[in-house]
Amino acid sequence: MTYTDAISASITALADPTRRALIDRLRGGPLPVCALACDIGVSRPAVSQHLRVLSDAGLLVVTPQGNRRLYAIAPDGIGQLRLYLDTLWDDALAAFVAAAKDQALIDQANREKDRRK
Amino acid sequence: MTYTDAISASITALADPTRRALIDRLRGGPLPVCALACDIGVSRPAVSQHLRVLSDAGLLVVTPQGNRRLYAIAPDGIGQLRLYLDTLWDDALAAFVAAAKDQALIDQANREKDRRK
DNA sequence: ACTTTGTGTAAGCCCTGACTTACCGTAAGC
DNA sequence: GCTTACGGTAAGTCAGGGCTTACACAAAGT
Repeated sequence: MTYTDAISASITALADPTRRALIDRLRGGPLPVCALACDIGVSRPAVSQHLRVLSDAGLLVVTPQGNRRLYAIAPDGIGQLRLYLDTLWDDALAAFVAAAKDQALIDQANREKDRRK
Repeated sequence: MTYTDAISASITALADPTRRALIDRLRGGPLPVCALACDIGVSRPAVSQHLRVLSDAGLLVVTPQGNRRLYAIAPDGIGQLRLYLDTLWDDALAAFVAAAKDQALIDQANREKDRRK
């Protein structure tokens, strides 16, 4: 999976409100499927499918423990998304100050034009 | 719009690949709609709709300039998303080290049990 | 004033995906 | 060994949303 694909999968996975609810529920630490299904208001198979999507996106890690499977947030997956947003933030800020500078030049040119009238 | 709603709208807006392509196209600076529609492989109305979604999510700002409308990335919107991911990252890391510590305790208990055998 | 250019809106189609029920496999407890 | 808890898979339904065509509106140019 390329970097772009990973970002795409991560954002798509987090776009669903039910999946975000699952992630939020896992902030405290690893949990089995049934605990998640009880808290969230959807059926257990639906939770399984969402966990599958989140795992495939690299946002969760699963550790089988006897009969159950503990799901936990994967810091690496979140880290990749953070990196993407950081570069986006940097570019946006740079473009913003550049646009402000351009606007300042235009304003100055307009003022000089007015003066010559 | 509450904080949670804002995050939800931002992530949902970024989840669509076409909208991410638009955002990436705007990294260099503000652009009018037609320039974006030419680069991206969809019709101009589709671009308008996507820009609407991105603007509503607070990820873009639009400045009318004569006949055209210049769209630019809103650093504030990206910043809010960054903040959300930062707290998620912190929680995930804390839960990770806590789980590692728990596992270490379990391992130690098992070793002592084996020794007593 | 009329045309041209740039852009948003409306209506409709169609496909993706989220959810449910039903079913199957596997590990633990008696 | 059988039952019970836990969890993944399959098939089917249905709503949401992305795209297109057609239309409407505003600003600029001639």
